[in-house]
Amino acid sequence: MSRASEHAYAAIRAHVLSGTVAAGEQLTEDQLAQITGVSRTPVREAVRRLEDELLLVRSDTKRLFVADWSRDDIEEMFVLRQMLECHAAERAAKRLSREQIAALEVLNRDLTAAVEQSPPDVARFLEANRAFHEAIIDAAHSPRLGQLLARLVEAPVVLRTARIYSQSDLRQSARDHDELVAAFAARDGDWARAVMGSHLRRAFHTFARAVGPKTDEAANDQDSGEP
Amino acid sequence: MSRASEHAYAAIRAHVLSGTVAAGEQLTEDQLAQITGVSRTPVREAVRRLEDELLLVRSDTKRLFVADWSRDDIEEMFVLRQMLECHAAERAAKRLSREQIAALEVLNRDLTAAVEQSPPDVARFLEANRAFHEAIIDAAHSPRLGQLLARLVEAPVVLRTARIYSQSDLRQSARDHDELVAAFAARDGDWARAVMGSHLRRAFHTFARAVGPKTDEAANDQDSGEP
DNA sequence: CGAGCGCGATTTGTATACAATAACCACGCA
DNA sequence: TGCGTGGTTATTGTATACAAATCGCGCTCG
Repeated sequence: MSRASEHAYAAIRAHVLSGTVAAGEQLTEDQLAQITGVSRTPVREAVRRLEDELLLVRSDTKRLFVADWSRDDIEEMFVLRQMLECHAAERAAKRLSREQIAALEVLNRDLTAAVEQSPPDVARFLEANRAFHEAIIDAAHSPRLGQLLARLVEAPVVLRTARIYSQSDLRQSARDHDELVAAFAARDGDWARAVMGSHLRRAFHTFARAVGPKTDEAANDQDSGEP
Repeated sequence: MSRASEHAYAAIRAHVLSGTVAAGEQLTEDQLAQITGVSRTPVREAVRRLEDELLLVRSDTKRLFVADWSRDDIEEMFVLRQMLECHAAERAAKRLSREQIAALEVLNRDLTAAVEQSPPDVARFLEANRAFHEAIIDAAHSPRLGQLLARLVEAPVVLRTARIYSQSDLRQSARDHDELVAAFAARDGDWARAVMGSHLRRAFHTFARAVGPKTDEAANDQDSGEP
């Protein structure tokens, strides 16, 4: 994507994730154009992408709002991500070269180092974690799978990127990654799939804990405002 | 989507699917604007959607081409679709109301009637088939799942919508749907998943047969033109 | 003869003006 | 008071002009 458009995308995304606008709040293209310093044309392109990633949503009359993720939304997202990423892990187990497996080890050493600092360096953890998962998805060698996962993975990492993680959460993640590397080294697709499954399901519960208790209600209407 | 934009989307899609432009051929936004009778702005929006659906692709330098689906692309797509749609069938089995199950029966009666004509009415079959699968996905009640599947399902149905199907293929599809309805009526998610799995895997082979033999080669470069 | 280079033509990207549509508010009427 | 209804403002959608990037081709120079 091109300069202005890409910039608008990053800026709007950062703006939304910074939390300076509340979930459910309306945004206008003009506003975003001013914030990003480009015209509405590239803003509209950026907004389309962010809609795709479900960070923004439109009302039935095309007005734009910051998306409001319920616990059920997050669970749904993690279920899909688990399904797809387990598949990716299984394929990756058959396809990763020795060099790629070594590279995963290096990535996870960095991740572990970030975790064992005190206090843990969460930003560095997140970046290493992202790179680790991305490497596996790339190795699965299924471009459409990668494309589908891109939408799912990006969204929630985002969701208030901060004090969700306890150090024990982070340590468990690092251990999961170690076990994944072991499964890859053994070329055991079933093992890799199983580890990835528990890894992501635990991640879901970490998020769910942060976002609040189970709702059992749908109640995720963005549009109708009646109480 | 808005009037011009929606029209451009439909027109470009039809244009590509009609086969009047060859796979791999370049398109320009101006061309498409002329064809569709709207300006480049809505054309660009439509093109974005079609890129998303993988009907169009961009070279590394942003030039636009008609996508060229290899057999491996089709297989990848069906594998993903199977994974997601089996999940949808399993969820649907737990959620479909008696009325919705009855509606599926009606849809499949229409599909069967289309199949049993001579010659079979393929267009009517395709439409009933689409509606049947869509109803299941809706009943799964997972909006993101629906969104992901939309991209996967649309693309290949498209791919030269015609003389791929023998009457026996069509009849088997109708029988699969009947069995799905039975699984739903029994509220048996495992059964539904299994039937959906074989249904889609068979569909893949029908497509694969039409598009040619297994390649074992990657060779799906859109950009580099050296022979 | 071939590899790099420059320049006109083509194509995509961005800004801006204007058109269409939807929300808002105030007013009048039952 | 409650509810339509008209006009006014805010917001999104489209067209168009222009800017930036890219391509293709012929040319020069080694």
